[in-house]
Amino acid sequence: MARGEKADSRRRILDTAAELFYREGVRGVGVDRIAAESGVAKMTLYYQFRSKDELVAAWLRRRDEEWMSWLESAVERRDGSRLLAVFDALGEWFETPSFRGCTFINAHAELGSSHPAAAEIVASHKRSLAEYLANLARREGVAEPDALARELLLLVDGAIVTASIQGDSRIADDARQAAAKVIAGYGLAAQA
Amino acid sequence: MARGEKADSRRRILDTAAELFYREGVRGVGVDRIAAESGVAKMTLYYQFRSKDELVAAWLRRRDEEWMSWLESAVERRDGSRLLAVFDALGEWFETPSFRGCTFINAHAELGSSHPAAAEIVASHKRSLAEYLANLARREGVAEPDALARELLLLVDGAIVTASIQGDSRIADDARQAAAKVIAGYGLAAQA
DNA sequence: GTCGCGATAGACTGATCGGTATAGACGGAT
DNA sequence: ATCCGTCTATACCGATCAGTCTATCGCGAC
Repeated sequence: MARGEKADSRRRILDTAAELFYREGVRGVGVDRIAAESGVAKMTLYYQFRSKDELVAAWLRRRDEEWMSWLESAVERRDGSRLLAVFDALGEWFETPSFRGCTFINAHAELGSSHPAAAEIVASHKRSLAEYLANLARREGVAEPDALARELLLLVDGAIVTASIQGDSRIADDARQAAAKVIAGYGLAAQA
Repeated sequence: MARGEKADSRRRILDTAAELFYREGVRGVGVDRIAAESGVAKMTLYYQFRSKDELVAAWLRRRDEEWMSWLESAVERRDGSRLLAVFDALGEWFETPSFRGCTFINAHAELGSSHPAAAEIVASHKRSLAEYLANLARREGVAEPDALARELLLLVDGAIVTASIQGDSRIADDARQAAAKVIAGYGLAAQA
């Protein structure tokens, strides 16, 4: 490994942890297993991360960036109302075979206050999402973008949770229709 | 213990398990601790329940009945739109100090498919809630009660999750306002 | 009075948990 | 040539996990 080079093992550990934590929960996956499935010695994991908690935090931070980027590009890729496009993007996501809900909602549900750093990353992620929705609303000329964003966030999170529990990706359509009515209530005609 | 009498220890175990599972997660609480904090011998727990999984299922089943009854009575207690009263009830719940989100969403997030019986109870609970909302909508003369109920369910679950993550009970007001717009979109003027 | 049911205490299993200790191997930079 | 950062293997730690076993006790029903 060259001097200034970032360790490849760190990325591999994070990749493995991301998949396992998402699929089976943080407490459902031990560090031994993450190391083994990463093809890495356990000591390497503890060389790259001080503790399992720190690995969890690093995983959530990376997932935040990754998911927000995915949403932004999925929305920009579409025509019509950007706000409604959010729900079309969700619908695609829900159809992914590995879909198992929102990483952050799930982590918060599982860990609660037992992992304060994780709780803060989760809250920060949801603030980012609300801010993103508010920016979309501003772009569409809504008078109260923050209020609309808060209400749409409820539909987004509700849809993710419900799609995961019911295993039905059509929930995204319900959310989209509800969103259209909420947007209309803010004086903006839905244009798609 | 009289012959036909239900065991009191069973209830105490369920009470303790309910509090600990909700507060710290299913995998965050061991059976030894549940037995100890119930003031019951570990063997008594395994006399009353075949396994931890069965205890988890019994807890979720009881919580389903308990929570639905709470919601129904909290809604009936209010004036004005019953559908909007749901969100007032949620707002009260969110202010409870021990509030930590929805038992069922949390259990599903933590356990996923590793506990199929739990997953079914969770899905069934959400179906009951949707059905209850549909009945309220029918009572208020909405033309498409099931569609409205599905959309309101997204707001309910979104509000619960968001209130838990942000630790802000005012989320219930946002959900209530969004609900009013969704209801209005179904041709019913909000009357409270 | 005795039978059976609910419950008791406490020791025990094998597995897994997060995390540590030790000591060495490899390769690039100086 | 040597040093350092990365990574390796392996063994180990005490704690906790879910679950089992044994042996006994209190008490109400009959």
